[in-house]
Amino acid sequence: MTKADKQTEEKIFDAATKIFEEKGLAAARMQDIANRAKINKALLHYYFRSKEKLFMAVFDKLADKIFKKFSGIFEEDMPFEEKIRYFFKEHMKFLQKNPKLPMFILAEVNRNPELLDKFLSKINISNIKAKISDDVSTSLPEEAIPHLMVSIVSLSVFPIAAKPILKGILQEAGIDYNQFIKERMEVAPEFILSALKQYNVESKNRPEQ
Amino acid sequence: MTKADKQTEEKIFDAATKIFEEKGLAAARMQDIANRAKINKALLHYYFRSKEKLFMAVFDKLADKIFKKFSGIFEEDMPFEEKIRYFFKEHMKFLQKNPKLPMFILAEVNRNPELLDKFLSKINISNIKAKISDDVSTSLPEEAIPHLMVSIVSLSVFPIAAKPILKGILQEAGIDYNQFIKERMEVAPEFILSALKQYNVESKNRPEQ
DNA sequence: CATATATTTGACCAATTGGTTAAACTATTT
DNA sequence: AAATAGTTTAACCAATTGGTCAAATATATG
Repeated sequence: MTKADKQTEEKIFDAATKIFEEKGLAAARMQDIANRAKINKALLHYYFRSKEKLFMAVFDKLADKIFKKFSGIFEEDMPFEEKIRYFFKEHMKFLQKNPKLPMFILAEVNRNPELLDKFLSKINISNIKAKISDDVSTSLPEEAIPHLMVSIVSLSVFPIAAKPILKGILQEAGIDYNQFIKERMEVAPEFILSALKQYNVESKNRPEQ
Repeated sequence: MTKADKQTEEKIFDAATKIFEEKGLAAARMQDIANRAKINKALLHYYFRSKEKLFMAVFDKLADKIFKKFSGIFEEDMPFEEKIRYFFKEHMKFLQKNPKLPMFILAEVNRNPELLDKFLSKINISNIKAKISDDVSTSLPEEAIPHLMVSIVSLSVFPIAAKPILKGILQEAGIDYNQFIKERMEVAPEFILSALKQYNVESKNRPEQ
């Protein structure tokens, strides 16, 4: 593997990433990828034997990317409230830089169940759950934790995944999408924390529940 | 247009809906649709001249369907808290019956910006916003309403749109997806209401904000 | 019943698409 | 500098796919 080799492989991989993210596996054209990488189509098959192999390489890398960022944040050593705020800030900043990423993963997994296994093998949910569990065990019952986690992910991922639609709707209301997302990085964690605080208050008022 | 005609057109339309929802425009095959409808492929083109026309007809109907259900709920005449609970129950019950619907709309709009206009023309956001505004204007500042709306949609739509992934993750934790969603119909609205109540408490303590 | 009209089909076509191959070119090794 | 191995290309191929067409069949109409 020479220097030129690495460059070419990277050029191809980057081009493939862009095209696959944009169009998805089925609509992506090998020729388009070749054009974007400014190389011959046959060279694609020289480096990555088939469209599927190339796609798998891209999917693998992107799945890794999104999850590394995602889980890493919860590893941080800070108080829970701060962690929630930090998570939304970091995670959404990351997603804003890679706005096509969530939809790509969701759509492709939706259409090809085999990818699910590949994706799940990368993530270690119980680890994250344990981390959160430690943080909130005094204030939240064990069964509520998965719901909290899903709420956190929903509130952070959905507004990015649905970007085109949301952007269109906000436009009609005279609101700038990017500004809205920026606000969201602050609003969403406060929303979560408010809900949890309320839960605390209620459970303290009615400890028998 | 005879009786047989209607039946055939419907058969084709239903088959197309299933295939498009499952695979998306690019991966859907006219032959598969014909097979599913148990008719000849040429007959597809007799009723719907091209793949794109057929797709547009399906997309149109589905976009209509999801939005009719969505907005209709907020028209109901009941107190705000009840409305939120009613919304999650009805909307998520509907989505559970049509689990592929959200991803279909999101993915296709994502890939073809032209569809956005078609979709937006169907919805009347300001109408819904006005309804919510009436309900919460005393307790929530105007600027917070779009965020509340996005939170509501995120919490209800995302867990359905991400069904395959979420199902896989829950499975690893020994939780049944359908049971989880059922819980979510109750948990999510309480989550929202708790967050809002907290907001009220805070704004009453600090009315100068 | 015969004619016109609408529906359905099998056979076919042109274009697209993923993939191959052999030859040309470049860099490395001896 | 000759041989070897790695890289890139143009030309080509087979399969798939959306779409067409003329003939056949069913249905309605006079």
